[in-house]
Amino acid sequence: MLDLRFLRTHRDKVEAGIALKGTQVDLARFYQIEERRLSTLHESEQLKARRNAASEEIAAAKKSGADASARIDEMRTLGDQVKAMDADLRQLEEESLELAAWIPNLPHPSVPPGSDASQNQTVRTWGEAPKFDFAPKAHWDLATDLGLFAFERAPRIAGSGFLVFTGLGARLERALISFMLDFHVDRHGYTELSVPHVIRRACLFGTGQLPKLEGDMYHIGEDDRFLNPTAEVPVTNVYRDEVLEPGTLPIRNTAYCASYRREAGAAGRDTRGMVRVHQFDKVELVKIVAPETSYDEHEKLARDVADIFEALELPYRVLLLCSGDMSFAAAKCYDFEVWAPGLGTWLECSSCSNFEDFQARRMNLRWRREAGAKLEIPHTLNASGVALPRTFATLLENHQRADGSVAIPKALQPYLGGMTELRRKE
RNA sequence: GGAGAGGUGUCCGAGUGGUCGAAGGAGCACGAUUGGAAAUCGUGUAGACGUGAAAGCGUCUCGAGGGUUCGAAUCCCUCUCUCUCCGCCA
Repeated sequence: MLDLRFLRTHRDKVEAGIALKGTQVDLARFYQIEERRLSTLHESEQLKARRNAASEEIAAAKKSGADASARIDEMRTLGDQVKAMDADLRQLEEESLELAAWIPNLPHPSVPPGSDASQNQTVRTWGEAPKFDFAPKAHWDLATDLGLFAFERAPRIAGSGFLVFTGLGARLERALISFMLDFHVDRHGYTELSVPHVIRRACLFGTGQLPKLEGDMYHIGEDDRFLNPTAEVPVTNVYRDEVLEPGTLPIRNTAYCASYRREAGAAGRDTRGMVRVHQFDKVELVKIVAPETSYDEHEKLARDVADIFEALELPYRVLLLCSGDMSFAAAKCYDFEVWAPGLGTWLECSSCSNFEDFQARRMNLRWRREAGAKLEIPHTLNASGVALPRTFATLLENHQRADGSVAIPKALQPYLGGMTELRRKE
């Protein structure tokens, strides 16, 4: 959420930013409601000021035994007026907030304008696409040959779009999670958290998934909770409604968490393999930082993500998303795409965003810079560090060999008991 | 699922209708004291919104929302969250 006062006083900036993001928002109505809300607020406050003054007089009169009944009668009608006015005011406030909740974060000046993915900028590439003297296989064929999955059995449990890992496949998944967590904790200085997968509505509003993405999430109707759509939600919201004490920033947290997505409307797209699934593992990175440092921290965050791909020897490119391709809450975002030689395409394996104070304001997270200082709103950032199934897939596809075996990158070997390759057991 | 107890400021904690935005304490800041520190003493220390160049002024806020009342942290209703005990269960 943007600051209401900012919205009112910088209408031109807001309109320009929303246009850049390509979001449809009824701004005219918002401004109209705000105007009415403020004038009603003024009137109501004036009436209340009168009431408060009279109440004091009445209290004083009663104390000294004087008769205050005339004054009380007068206040009775004024009280009714106040009540009516406040009812109007509540309605206006509700409508104003409802509209404001749909106003997206505005793009940072360094973000290239654009309407869709075709206008994203490649800022950097790392590694070389491997050259094979054979036709590289897609990960689903490799996985099937190596016995890493039971593709055909998974739907029995949860329907299509879910994965069952088997044997070494399950172990590789676990190894990747441990490897990434250790890497971020030991080498990047993050603190590991383990968080709930079931999320309250307020938290999803806090990080900006609600109200927009309600239909994309699994909803537990009985309790009005949602299955975690991305670990960014629980890991960021652990601090909601808090005032962070001086000296606590920057906060850098990491967590493993499964992510659940209905991906409504996506049925039929990328149905093979593990590129698009309803449940996937992810290691998440979240930072909460002082506002003036957030763009430096954003670059460092991107570096932390890159280190994972490099350790796994996966060729990747970094995209600076254009204004129209960013999520609702983001002010600036890098996507990391890894080359998948079997599929012959790039796969998005991480997204690295700076939300500035947009999420923090929504979740009522504040910070005191130093003792006695005014409260400020810190900035929040997050990145996947990284998403597993696609990384798993590109790992297989990049490190495959002619005989169908897959080399395990050195960094991962300790997590697989020293194993250097995946090979089908005879 | 059943029964009960609670949600007050950065934190702890008092407060059952009228100068209560809220006692007291902790913490923190500043000052005194000290060679320096600890201890001690003194002073100060909420947030949101509105208005204003600013000082200030106004309104609101004691989990949330309604109600009663001239007036609610205090009374009533609903919701929500936390805790304890019992039941069930990994």
